[in-house]
Amino acid sequence: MFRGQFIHKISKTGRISVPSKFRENLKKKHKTKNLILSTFENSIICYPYPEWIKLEAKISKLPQFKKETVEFERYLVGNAHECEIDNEGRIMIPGILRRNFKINNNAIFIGMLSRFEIWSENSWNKNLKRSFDKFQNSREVLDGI
Amino acid sequence: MFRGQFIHKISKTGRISVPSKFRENLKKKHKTKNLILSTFENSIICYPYPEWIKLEAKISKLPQFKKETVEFERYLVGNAHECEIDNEGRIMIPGILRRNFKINNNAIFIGMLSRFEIWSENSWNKNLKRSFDKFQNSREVLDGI
DNA sequence: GCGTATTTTGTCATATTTTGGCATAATATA
DNA sequence: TATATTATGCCAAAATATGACAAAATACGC
Repeated sequence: MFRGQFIHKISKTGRISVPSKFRENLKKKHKTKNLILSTFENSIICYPYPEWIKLEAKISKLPQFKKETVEFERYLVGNAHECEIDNEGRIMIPGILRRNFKINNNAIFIGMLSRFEIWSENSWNKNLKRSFDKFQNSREVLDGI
Repeated sequence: MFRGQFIHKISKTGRISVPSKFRENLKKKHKTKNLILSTFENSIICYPYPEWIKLEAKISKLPQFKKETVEFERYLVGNAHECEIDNEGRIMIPGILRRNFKINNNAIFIGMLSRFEIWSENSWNKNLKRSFDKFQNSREVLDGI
């Protein structure tokens, strides 16, 4: 499972090292070095390649011409980029994603169990303030489950 | 059960020894040397690994793209770090948590039955004042017990 | 109290992870 | 085709984490 938060530096050429804990999970659990990066809310969402394939299978079963489905596909699938982890444990985030999310210097990795997200430091901090309180409240949900 | 309050020193490299009473409970009751540290209000919350896994199992059944689920995962899982107790009885608190909670020198361990918390000395002292009053009000909740 | 056992803390060496730099390769652009 | 841009491979420095050992502090039994 992907968990935790890591802050890493991105190089001028757009490379960034994937947290070693995440790499370990990719290797052990998903047996892959490949990721699919796409866009989700204000962050780059990263799926282990095999998980992505499963997701695609699910999506393709959705009603093909329904408005919501089409938009969802356009958004998630239309922005998907495959990338491989190199020998130093890094990936290269495609320029277009870097520009869209204004990731220049520091990036925040957020573990989300089956997948993880990459945020620019800026928007993470903004997001944090807005949602932290909300979260603290919604945490009572935990008692229910 | 985790009970009581302990104050321990944190090393320059971020290691701190888990109170031996807590270690004993982890061993006897939970049969584990592993903890998950996450965030809760102004403190680091520590779950025995097996307990955390139960929680995760529940979370991962929730719908993946639903707003509440995502936010929930982002904060609870996104702050969760696994760590193992070493031969000296210490854990290493990841830098990012240390920074977020400004834990530099002394840390306070607070037993909370099924889990425990780690506070920076500073925020513990601040919290203490506030929470005493609150407790006086909230104690009615306990009437049911 | 004193001596012993346990727990906590400090230190150092080693290993791993992350970052930076540079040269070359591939791709796009004019 | 030439040139600029972007991507990749490789090496090494810097930062961080881990393991092992021992000193200091604390708790415990007598």
